[in-house]
Amino acid sequence: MPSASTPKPTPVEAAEAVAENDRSSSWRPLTPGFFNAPPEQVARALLGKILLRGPGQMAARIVETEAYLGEHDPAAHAASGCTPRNRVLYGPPGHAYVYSIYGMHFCLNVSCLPPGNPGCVLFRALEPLHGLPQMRRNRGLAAHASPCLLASGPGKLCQALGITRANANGADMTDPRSPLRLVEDEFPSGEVRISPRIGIRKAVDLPLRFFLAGNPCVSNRGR
DNA sequence: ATAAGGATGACCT
DNA sequence: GGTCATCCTTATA
Repeated sequence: MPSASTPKPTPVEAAEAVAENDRSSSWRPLTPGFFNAPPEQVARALLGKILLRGPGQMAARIVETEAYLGEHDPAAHAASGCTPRNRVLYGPPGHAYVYSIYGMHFCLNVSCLPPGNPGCVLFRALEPLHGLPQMRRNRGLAAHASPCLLASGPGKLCQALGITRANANGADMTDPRSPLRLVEDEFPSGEVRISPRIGIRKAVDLPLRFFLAGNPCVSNRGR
């Protein structure tokens, strides 16, 4: 623990300290109770939190999310009930739901609400904090590529963190031993802005996208 | 603006 | 079994 006279580390320094000292257990994981709530509430609360990807200890701040409300949300994968693809949405809250889209990308979600209630939150953009060289390699980008090119989109962030359906679907994101974890951060989230969701064709008017205003890593130039 | 790309589920036979 | 429309995108021009 830092002494009282030590300045509070920046989030980047904190993330690096975790990675280098493997003191990740000192990061307070988000609890299952955090996710046992309506998706729009969880989506808003996830902004500013940190996603840890191990092994390799990549870390990134959540800057953009979307809520999907379950079977009564026409734009949700659960709109037509439980299928082999979306069944983790029907399990306990706080678990990763990964699906493939457009044949070449994956998207990462986290389940919300109690078992049987398939709400979820889609991760749309991250601000990379640690492990940028590995993210660049995963994305096939040059060593000097801007950090905000790495994870500013739902497909990009999965590629940057090496997330696939095979290696991450169903992972418990509240378990400290999970390769995909969500942890608290005291860093102030800044102003939250809300808009309709992106890339959907149904329920296009619902204000269920949440992002940090002015953050350069938000997708689509923060439209 | 739009092409690429493949998994998925709905809906047949 | 099979076929087909759909899809919460990205990288090009």
